[in-house]
Amino acid sequence: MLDIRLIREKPEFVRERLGTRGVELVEQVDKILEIDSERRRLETELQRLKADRNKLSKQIGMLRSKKESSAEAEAQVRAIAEEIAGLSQAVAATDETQKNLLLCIPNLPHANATIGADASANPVVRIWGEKPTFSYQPLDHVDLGARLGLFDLERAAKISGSGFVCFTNLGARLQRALIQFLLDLHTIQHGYVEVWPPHLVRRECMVGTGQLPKFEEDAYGLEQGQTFLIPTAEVPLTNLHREETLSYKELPKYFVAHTPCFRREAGSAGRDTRGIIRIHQFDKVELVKIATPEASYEELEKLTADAEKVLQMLGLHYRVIELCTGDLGFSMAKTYDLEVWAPGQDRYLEVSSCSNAEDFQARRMGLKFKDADGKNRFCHTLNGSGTALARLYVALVETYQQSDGSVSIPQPLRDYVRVKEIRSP
RNA sequence: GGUGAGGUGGCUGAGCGGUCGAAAGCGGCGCUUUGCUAAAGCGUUGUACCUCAAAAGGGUACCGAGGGUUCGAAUCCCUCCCUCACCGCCA
Repeated sequence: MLDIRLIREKPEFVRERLGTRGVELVEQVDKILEIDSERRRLETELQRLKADRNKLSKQIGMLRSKKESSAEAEAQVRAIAEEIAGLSQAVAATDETQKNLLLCIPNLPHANATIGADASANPVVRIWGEKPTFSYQPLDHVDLGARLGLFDLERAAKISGSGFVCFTNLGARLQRALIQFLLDLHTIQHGYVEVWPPHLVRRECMVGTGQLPKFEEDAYGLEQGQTFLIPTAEVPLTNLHREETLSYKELPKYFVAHTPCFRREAGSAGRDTRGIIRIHQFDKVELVKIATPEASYEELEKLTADAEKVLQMLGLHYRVIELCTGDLGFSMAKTYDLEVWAPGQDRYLEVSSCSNAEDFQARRMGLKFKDADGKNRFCHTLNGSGTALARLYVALVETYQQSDGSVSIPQPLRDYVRVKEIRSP
């Protein structure tokens, strides 16, 4: 959520920044400003009436204690009370309207973000490693998985519908090994605190991180839309300290969690239908940081490096791209995507998105900290996948396939998988 | 799911429907005293919002949340949420 005072005081700046995401947002600013001044006008009037009422009520108390008549004052207050009732409704309604509008306005892109309309304008920041070469046509993970019995898409579809996967045998163990490897890396080497959060969260949490109210059709909701299956561990982790005021001394906080992620993929029907690249339930190891505004961009670089370390250790070729203003997620001011090379797909797959939301999420969830001067300020929140499992899985088996149809296991995973390679049974 | 108890400021903990944003204690901050530490004394100490060009000042709201009764609610009534205890059920 943007600071209404910023919009009020620097509307031109806000229009300009929002405009880099898309022009249709600019008019939202005018709408907000209009409602804001109306809201304040009504609120001031309401408060004046309440002050009168409070004054008179006190007088009544004093008159009564002196056993004098208070009938006249009581009649006055009764009249004021009616006005108050009417005005309060108007104030509440205007307030609600303003809040809903504000909740649907995306974050301002960072000042030096690359300006562009869509993903085609995203600059490549760096490239690590090289595309592996094969003396034969590399298979994709679906064929490899079928040969090696790693997962069963048909039966997953039978029990849950299309867009689900059922890992089996060593395929399931490989998934478990990856999770273990990732959690160990981020806790032991990178200093994140391991968390195993609930996978069902209240509506407020989804509003807090920005999935709601605007993107409800993407989420799986339960209990009359009051609780939701998490689309990412970013939601429970970032909301851990919602409505709290932390001390600057305890920042930054680092959290890592492995959870399943549930997504309807409402807007992506028909895309990436083959295999496990886009499925309704996938596992992910997520990194979340709560930081001071002063440190957040440095923390973003470190967080991105922590995620990259995964791909480096597994020896997977990848590139880092920066999202341009038109491609930036709703809540984010700056984002780096990590894209890993998948030889069987002959393309890069997004396995991590590392972002700084600045105070956008913190303002929505009331997450503050007391700074060294004792002032309360909003924290900055960051998150990044470290990494998504299903696509990492795809890149891994496609990269490490061998000419005989087996898949070798890279060194860092061997202690977890307990085999050097996976052969057909 | 049932029964009972309870949710008050940073913490502990009072609070007959009227001057209660809330006693008292602890903690925090400041000053004084003091050779240092300690102790004591005095003062101060919540958040959000509105108003004001700004500061000062003024105002509104907040005692788990939301409604209601009343001229007036921390205090009375209703609903919900959460915590604790016990019972039932259960992996």
